[in-house]
Amino acid sequence: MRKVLEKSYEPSKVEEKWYNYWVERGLFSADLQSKEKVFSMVIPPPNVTGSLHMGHALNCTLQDVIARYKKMKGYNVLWIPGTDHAGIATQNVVERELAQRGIARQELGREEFIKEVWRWKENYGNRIINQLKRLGCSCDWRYQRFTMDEGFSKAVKEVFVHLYKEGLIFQGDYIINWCPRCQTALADLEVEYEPHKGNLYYIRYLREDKRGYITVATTRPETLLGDTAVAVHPEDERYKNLKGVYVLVPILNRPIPIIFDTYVEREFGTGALKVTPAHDPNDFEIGSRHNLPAIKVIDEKGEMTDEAGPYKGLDRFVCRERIVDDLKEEGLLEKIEPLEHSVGHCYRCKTIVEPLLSKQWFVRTKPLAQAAIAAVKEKKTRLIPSNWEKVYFEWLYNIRDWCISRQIWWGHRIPAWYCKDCGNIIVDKERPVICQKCGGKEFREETDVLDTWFSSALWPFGTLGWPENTNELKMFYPTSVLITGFDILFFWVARMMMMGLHFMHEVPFHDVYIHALIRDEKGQKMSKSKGNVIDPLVMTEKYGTDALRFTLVSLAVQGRDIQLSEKYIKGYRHFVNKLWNAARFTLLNIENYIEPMPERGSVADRWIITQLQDVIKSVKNSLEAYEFDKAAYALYHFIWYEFCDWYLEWIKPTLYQSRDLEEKRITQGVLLETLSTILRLLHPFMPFVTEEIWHHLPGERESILESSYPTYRPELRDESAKEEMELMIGLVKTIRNMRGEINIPPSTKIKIILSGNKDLLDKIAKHKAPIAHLGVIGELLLTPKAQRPTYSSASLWQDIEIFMPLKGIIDLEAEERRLDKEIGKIVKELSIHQRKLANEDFLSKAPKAVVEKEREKTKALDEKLIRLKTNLDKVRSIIRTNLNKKEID
RNA sequence: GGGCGGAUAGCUCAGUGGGAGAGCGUUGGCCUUACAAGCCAAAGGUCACAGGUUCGAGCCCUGUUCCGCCCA
Repeated sequence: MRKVLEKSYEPSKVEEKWYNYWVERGLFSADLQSKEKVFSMVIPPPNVTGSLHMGHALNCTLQDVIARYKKMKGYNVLWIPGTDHAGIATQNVVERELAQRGIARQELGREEFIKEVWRWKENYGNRIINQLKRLGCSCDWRYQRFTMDEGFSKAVKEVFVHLYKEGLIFQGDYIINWCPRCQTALADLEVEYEPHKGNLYYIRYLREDKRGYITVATTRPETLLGDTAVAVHPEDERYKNLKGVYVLVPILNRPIPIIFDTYVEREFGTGALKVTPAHDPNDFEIGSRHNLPAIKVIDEKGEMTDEAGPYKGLDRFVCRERIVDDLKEEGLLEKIEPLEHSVGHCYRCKTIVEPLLSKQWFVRTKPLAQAAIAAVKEKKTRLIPSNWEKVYFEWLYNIRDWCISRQIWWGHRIPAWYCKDCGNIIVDKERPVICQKCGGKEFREETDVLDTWFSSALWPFGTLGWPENTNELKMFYPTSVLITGFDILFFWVARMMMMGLHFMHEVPFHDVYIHALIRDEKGQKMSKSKGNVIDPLVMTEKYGTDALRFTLVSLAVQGRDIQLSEKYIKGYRHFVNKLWNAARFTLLNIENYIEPMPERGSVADRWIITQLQDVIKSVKNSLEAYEFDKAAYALYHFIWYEFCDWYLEWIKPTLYQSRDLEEKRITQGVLLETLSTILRLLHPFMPFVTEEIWHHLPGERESILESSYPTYRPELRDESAKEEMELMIGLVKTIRNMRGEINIPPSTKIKIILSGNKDLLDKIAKHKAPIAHLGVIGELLLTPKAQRPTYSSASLWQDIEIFMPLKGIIDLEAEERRLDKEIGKIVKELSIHQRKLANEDFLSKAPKAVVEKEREKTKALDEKLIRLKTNLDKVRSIIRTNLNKKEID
């Protein structure tokens, strides 16, 4: 005898057990020998410093849903997990830790520091991986990778050298974004622009020929020290006569030319722009067009250089104040206007970035981008939802060279060496032996490391063993789908496309499903500083992993951000418990395994099997379109409202009272089959509770993950059973509604007389027991022609009149109000339809079927109205009679 | 400045031209032998605004307002 389930489900008791069970049985393992269809996926590697937040939880839940679904569908699934070394972030974390011990990174030196980082990684780097396990992720842990592991380093070197030899990587002096705090260059993407309340300073530049001045407007007066021109628009009438004129840089009195360039916006400020090629990307462009020198006045620490003359050594913002004071003194400051403008900040530490001229390594992205665009245009990769394609194209069309060198220690060191004798640069996987140019034998290794995203861009093939031509690569590349958030569409997805296409000559993934970001219930981003973070692990402990997962999936609507609140998770815990109890009920009513024979089942049996087919189909369609929310909703609705509320209640009389053992047995079989199918359908969404229940079902059971996902079987549908059941449900609802409206407590058994259409009454007769059970009816009479009992409530359903005799307890005035209300509703509805039918244009132009439908509707409503009015009249006359009696009394 | 998305019940959201929906919340009634983490019933909406197309618009078109995001 099996053990009866506890009254409620307790996730904490079983989750760990089942996770270990899956791992031990190797259920997450891909099979290199398998001949089955292949499904592969790489996890967007979380930062090794990270801990699981709701974004990860959503992302990984969606992946796990798909992975488990595909496994159950029989695919050979490989889901590769791993972490990202997160250069700047990790370096910051370890530096902070060292600082607590009073050690600066510089004191340790590069090699020792890197050893420290590795130690840190060994100790804490698996935290997020373990948290993914708590979520139930079915990753193949044998393939777990790290973007700094040996294989990856090899891949990174290979790619770098290859691209360099192709001329797609180069070193050059360009203006880049510099973070003075992190002490490194940043890619354009790593700069966040935020509105900043600053000033627009109007500064006079005196003409060298002493014939007046020109006023320029700037938000950064300190950069004037590095000005090498003043630019005006060539068609600007105000400045047409300034050709060949020189002006003097204020304070330094260095002469600079006035130049003409269409970049200048005539409407902004005075229409005259100071040009500082070394400290502004646009000025840099202008400078190269006009062959202007670039004078660097701010250094890597954010302090003024020798070129800044009297301001040398000052912090850039202190210098700004000093210059403004000095300009005032010299009478060169015309005015100051407040101006809100956007200012770039380091995305890691929020320090204001300094654009500056610097020697860095770049990837020439234009040629790579073309292939990435074409692949999506040709639908070799689909972005879902497809509106992201436009964003993707837009970015790739306007892509700029990617600055990939970083002046930090933690990361892939750029494989380049400089000959100490002639300065020749040698890019190679290994340290060179001899300089090809001068024969020199001593080399200085490049100290810069690569942008972390450079290695992440190789993730889909690097994880599969590239550059070796591994079996994994042959079998699993291109991957089937990438599931990720839109925030890293450019950082990561576009770059993986470029690298994948270039090195594998094939797209890295067929589908990219882009999901929303999670916000709090007020629509704000979750952040520790705001204190509005909902910790997925806390939720898991409180409500169970399945409840959290189902919540996230249910909210994962395409194209909209997710507003999460703890109350939703709580709500879905109720759903988990509902399922648990449905299983409990089933097991209480079944002794052992029964072969399902749905075709021999009752109307209700065939109905639930029909509905089940529809759910199977709808879940399949939704999942294959990545409409996770729709799949979850279909399951929720079916389980709660159809299976629990109607089917389980409907069959209770059969299970409890039926003397027909065969009938009972068939129903038990359908019940068990339906539950078992539900569990399998739900497993990808709620892996733990489904596995737990699965093992309580009668019969020998392996893991539910080893069972097959239910498939749609149209031959099991029974349309007539569906129609009949829907009719019966409608009848029960009408009766319940009558009870409710006149406040009859659920415990009071009532008498119901049904009168009217013979065929319909015959059908109803078959369902007397369940109808009586669900309507709490003590006596159910079916008769073609019944008289309305005087003290009764009456209603109409289809063409059946429902009488509810209530001698003594009926409140006639309540009944009058009820009828009045219902009539009101019908009158209102009727008028809408009548108006349509009165419209000749509608009759002539609308499709026939629509017009016919309107006619039928109107007719039915009209009849119902007459019957209800008759009933109301009767009630009123009784009330009047009673009143008269009272008056007589 | 350019682009994208959104505005539908108290909240969160479905709804691709023909009867305004769901979940949660609210209200009322129930401890009915699976489940009070439950059951039954009810109330609640000028579909942001203004035009247009159409026999018919939440849905299509134009404009406006507000909100969010991305890029510059």
